[in-house]
Amino acid sequence: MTKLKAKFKLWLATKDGKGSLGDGKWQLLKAIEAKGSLAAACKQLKISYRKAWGGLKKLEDALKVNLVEKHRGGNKGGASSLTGEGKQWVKSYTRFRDRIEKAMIKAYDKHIKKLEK
Amino acid sequence: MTKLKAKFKLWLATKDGKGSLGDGKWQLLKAIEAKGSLAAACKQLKISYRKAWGGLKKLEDALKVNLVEKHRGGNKGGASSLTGEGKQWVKSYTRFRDRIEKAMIKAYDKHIKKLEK
DNA sequence: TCTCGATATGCATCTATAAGCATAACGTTA
DNA sequence: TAACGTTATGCTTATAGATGCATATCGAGA
Repeated sequence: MTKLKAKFKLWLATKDGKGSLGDGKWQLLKAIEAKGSLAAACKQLKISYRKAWGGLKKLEDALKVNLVEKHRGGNKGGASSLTGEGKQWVKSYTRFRDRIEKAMIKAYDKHIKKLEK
Repeated sequence: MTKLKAKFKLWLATKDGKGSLGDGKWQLLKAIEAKGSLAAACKQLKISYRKAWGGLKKLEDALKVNLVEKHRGGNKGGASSLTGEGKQWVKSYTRFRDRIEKAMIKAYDKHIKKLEK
């Protein structure tokens, strides 16, 4: 019986500390892609629109990259979708994260498992 | 010029969520070993004694492991040192963490570096 | 041109965590 | 046996980040 579980948080931060891309925004970007709207993405992820919008803006400002194309107005009120760059970042971050998760599981088995009683 | 830096947080959590060993307590344990006292370790790490003591207690209770041998009284007021188990955990966690840090750097170079402009 | 729902943004409040304060208990040594 | 510095622990305060609220802006379609 294992008593412990290895956990991790991972993120990419700009050197000036003004923006970051971690699991939260990664999930957010994926949800925007799936739902076609920031508001719907927030509802799905159960995070506040306020926070999501603010974090996204900080990230794009700091990175000087357009990840999300946002439109307001229209009969549906507006819409959002990922830019080409946004999709590329999601793809790369996914692979990046996956690698590390796998490494963690392996390292856990190798170094920690034996300490559990 | 690289604009981003990959960062991570890593910890081992008991399944009931009642205790955890992460970089903070890892540093703390190492500092206790070096200094021979919890109070001195806290001063070195610039964290409050209150927090360190509480966290350590939670961890030991949850893990049901004695990591630190604590003595009070004596002309020097008291002292703390790592138990054999404590030293073993520090050693293993060091290796565990190191592995993941290396994996992260590698994964970063492979998947993220190219996205920086 | 009116409506509707999403984007956009400031501000006030809640909340979890850490820091800080106060104080007791302890035991070796001078 | 008195003193000192450390461990031990409750309680209050500070701080950061998230949440929630209010409100403005926008533009395609009815």
